[in-house]
Amino acid sequence: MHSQNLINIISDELPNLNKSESKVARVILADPDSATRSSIATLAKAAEVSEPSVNRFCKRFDAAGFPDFKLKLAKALVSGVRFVNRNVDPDDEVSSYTPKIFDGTINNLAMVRDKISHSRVNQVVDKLIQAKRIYFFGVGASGSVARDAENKFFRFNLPVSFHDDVLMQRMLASTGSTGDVFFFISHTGRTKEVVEIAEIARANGSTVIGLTAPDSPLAQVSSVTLDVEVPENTDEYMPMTSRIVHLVILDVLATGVTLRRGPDFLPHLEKIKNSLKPTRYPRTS
Amino acid sequence: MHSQNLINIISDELPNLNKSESKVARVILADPDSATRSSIATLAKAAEVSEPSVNRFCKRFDAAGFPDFKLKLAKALVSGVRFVNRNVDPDDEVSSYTPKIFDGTINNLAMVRDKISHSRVNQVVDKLIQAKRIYFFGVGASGSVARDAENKFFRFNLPVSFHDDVLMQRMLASTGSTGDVFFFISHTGRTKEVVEIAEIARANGSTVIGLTAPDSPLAQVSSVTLDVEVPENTDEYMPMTSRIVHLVILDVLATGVTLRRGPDFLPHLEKIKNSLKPTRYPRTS
DNA sequence: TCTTTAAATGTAGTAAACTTACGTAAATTA
DNA sequence: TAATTTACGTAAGTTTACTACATTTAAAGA
Repeated sequence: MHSQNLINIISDELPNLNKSESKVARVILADPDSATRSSIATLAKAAEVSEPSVNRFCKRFDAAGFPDFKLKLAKALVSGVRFVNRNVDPDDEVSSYTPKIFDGTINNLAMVRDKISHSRVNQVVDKLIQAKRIYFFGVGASGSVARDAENKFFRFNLPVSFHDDVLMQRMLASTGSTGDVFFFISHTGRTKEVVEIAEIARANGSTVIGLTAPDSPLAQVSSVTLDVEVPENTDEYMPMTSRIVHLVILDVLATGVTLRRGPDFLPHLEKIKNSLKPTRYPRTS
Repeated sequence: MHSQNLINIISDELPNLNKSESKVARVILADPDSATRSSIATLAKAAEVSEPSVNRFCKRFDAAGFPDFKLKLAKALVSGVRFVNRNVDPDDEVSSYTPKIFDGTINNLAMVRDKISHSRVNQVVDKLIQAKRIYFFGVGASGSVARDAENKFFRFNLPVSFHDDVLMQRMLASTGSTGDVFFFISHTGRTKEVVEIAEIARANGSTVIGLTAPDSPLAQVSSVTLDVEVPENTDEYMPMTSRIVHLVILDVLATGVTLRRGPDFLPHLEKIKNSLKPTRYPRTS
């Protein structure tokens, strides 16, 4: 609701508008696309009002002026076409469901990109840099994310490991201490076993980081939470995309750590990269 | 390709532009969002060119003029991508590198979405449905992708497994036969070990599917290839995004399989989903 | 290398578009 | 009905964008 489409906002406000304002509204709603292409004079004439009335109308809807309003209107028009929760239908062809799934993922990434707390990211980077040891924990689908995280973070010359076995996780959490970072990845943040393990880690003075849903039980026991609010899976056919968002956030964190390490660290990364060369067929082109 | 983003079009055209035109392009690409809010004079000054140069630039990209161009740019921005090819700088703040990494990923996804061959996707779905057994193979970062794939595909009541150990992979490939599907995931498609294993699998009559770079050695030995052309990692700080593209393609394939199975299959998926309920804290809100 | 021609870019002027200030009309309240 | 507020339009001022033309720069030919 919070990021309602401008067109909807206008039609919702229609009854609260003045006589001339509602004239303008009706003309715009009748053909919003052409409104984005017309000048204030054209629109004023079409609505049979004066130009300043159109201007006032725009300002009423939080635009700096007419051009700014047109911009916002244009944006509102696209968001409906591509990109908004287009569900997969049971009788979709490959050519229909393929872009839908890509767009769904892209959509979620864009949402999180705009919402993620930069200060939290910074806090987590701090914790990771100072960590004596880092454990990435996840079960089920999040296990793969944890594994990927290990693969990224071992490059930093830190003792890192990942675990998808809850018993291992429990044992490690209970032997952890101050300076250890336990990084929990969980879509729902409600898996009892995982929350318990996080509590154990926390009780032992370790730092607990939660990459999970806001306000979830896991988020509550974490020292720092990175909130990922991904819409519920309304559609049976639409895949879960939180894993992918999690991966990208881990990319962000890894980048943060690299940058903090400074340029002196780059040769080390280069060395790791080059170590793989002999395992590959060289490029011909 | 069908609905290429204006921002991508501009960055693609960059090498073909005149001196002053490319100045304009660079300023716009550096911060397209602010470009939509500036006047032609502001932009001209920022790019250190004259106003008509900006105007000519707009017309080159099929806009009626500057305002029309801004409109189109604004529309392009809604579809997610803000920063194209903007590398992470060593002195970037969290607030700079975070959106850059997200946008880099989004951009790659959008590219593959427009390029991926639907007929190939269909072919692969065919193979997966007919498979007697499916093996997902990957090493390193692709191992996590393979693990994730297993987690998705076991739901289809098929014998599925993933392996990130090359010796296991080699043994399994050599014991495979017609009807078995070996699904290889590889960013470069040039890892010798992996290519060899694919050759072994192929020699035994198994179906080999390659989710990898086009024209790579792995692609050449595969029965069907799903091409993922992700730009080279030019920047030390920019993370590798092919993994994520691979994951989304696997989502697409899983969706394809689900749809082929038809609506009778949904209760089975529902059952798996519900089986996790008792492991979770219920939602209060 | 110099000249000629074409292309690229900038200057200045003009028309259009947008905004602001102010005044009048309509509506509301006392 | 008068006073006061709100709604709306007129007109002037300001910004913005475009066009025609001049100048520079690059390319081609002699």
